[in-house]
Amino acid sequence: MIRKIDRTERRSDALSRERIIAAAIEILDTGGEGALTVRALAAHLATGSGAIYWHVVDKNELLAAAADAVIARVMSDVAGGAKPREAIRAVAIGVFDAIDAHPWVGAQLFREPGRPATLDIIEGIGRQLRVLGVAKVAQFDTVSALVHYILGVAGQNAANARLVAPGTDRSAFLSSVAAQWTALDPARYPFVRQMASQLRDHDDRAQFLAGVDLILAGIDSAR
Amino acid sequence: MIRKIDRTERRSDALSRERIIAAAIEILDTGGEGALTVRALAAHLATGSGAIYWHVVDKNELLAAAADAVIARVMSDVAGGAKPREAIRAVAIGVFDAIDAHPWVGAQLFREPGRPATLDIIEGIGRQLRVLGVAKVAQFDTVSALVHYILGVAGQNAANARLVAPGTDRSAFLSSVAAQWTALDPARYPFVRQMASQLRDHDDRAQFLAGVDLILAGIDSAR
DNA sequence: CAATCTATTGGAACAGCGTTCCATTCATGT
DNA sequence: ACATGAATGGAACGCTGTTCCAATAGATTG
Repeated sequence: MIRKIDRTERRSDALSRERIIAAAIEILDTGGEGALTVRALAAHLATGSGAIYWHVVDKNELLAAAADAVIARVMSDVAGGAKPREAIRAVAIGVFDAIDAHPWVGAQLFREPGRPATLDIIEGIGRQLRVLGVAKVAQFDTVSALVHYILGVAGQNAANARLVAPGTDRSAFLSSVAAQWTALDPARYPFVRQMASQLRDHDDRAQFLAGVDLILAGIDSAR
Repeated sequence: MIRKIDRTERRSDALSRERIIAAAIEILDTGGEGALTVRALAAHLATGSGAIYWHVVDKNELLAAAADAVIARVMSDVAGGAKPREAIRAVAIGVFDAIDAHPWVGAQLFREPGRPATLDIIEGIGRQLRVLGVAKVAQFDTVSALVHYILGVAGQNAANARLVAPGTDRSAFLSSVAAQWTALDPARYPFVRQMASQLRDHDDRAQFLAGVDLILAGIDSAR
């Protein structure tokens, strides 16, 4: 807690929690979740594992801190004072885009609820619900629905990102999934098969927003 | 593919993919996700790891198959021909309860999209949307919203289940989380702090259904 | 300036994991 | 009775997160 207060730093290349988190984010972004090992991190920082563990308690904590950092940046970016509906859409899209850019954040948000990242999202959306005039008794259920939806898409997107072979492009991937869907048993999966054609050229981001709008419409109709 | 066709089984205690999956489910239910190791599984089945890998390609595949088995049972249970709204609620609640009983399924559903388990859920809900009269162009977005919401709650519930120390009961856990929320900075988290009191004695299942109803209301208003 | 002392470092060592390998066993078809 | 190939079980491999600890660096003290 009182570390480093009024003390000139020891050397310019000194380790610090911040530098470690930044390095972790870089590795995660470059190589995905699997690439973040303590050894890789140590090599990246030109140090040993013991030095890292002096600044960071756990690999879990490190991942959580990295995700918190990414989400905190997003939430401060969208803080502007737009109309409540637009503000909610902005928060949602901000989280969506952040996870699109850093799929590991999606998996992490999921694994550890109740952390700053999740709280920031709840807060950002909840405030707007008050402005929107959602009844007090309904606010908790409503924010819960929106946040769970956002996190659901987040996690699923992250999982998909993990599935796509690094080389292949998006439309090739979608086509192959659509082909699989089409090959399903027509008796058992009539609906899924019918969706296959729409899957091929749908836009994840637009579909995500359509879901947000659907929930917002539900909120309106309940008022 | 043609294994074991018209062949008497070799011995009564023979291994099989099915027995391995059943044992895995038992271990997962008893000890949680962390308890399923290949060694533990081998010990449970009184065999070696090599024998297991003869029947199962991967630990991932094993987990996926276990989750598929649990979800398939749920989906066949709720297959009944109720009215579409009720059928959708039944599917949702079925998945919710299954994940409440087997938290590891929640995590797994999440990690590997496009597997039978997820397809079953999409199919089960999608069919009802057609019956409900959702416009063809909107069906994909709508089923996506519902499924992502369900999976979002699923994953989050699973994560929470992992957080609750095995001994503690639910209300004690909720109280402690509520206390943490109350202790947050009032300037930064006014909304979250206000939710704390509702958190303490809310019902996850009811809240989940409220979310489903919110989305259903959104669907209605768009028709 | 020399001595001391503590915060920090880097790498060796440990236990446990998923997976592979392979000599051995078993039930069958000839 | 023999040969064959499916099935077994356990040793071994490479990797992981984490702990431990002797060595160091830089501020503080005498």
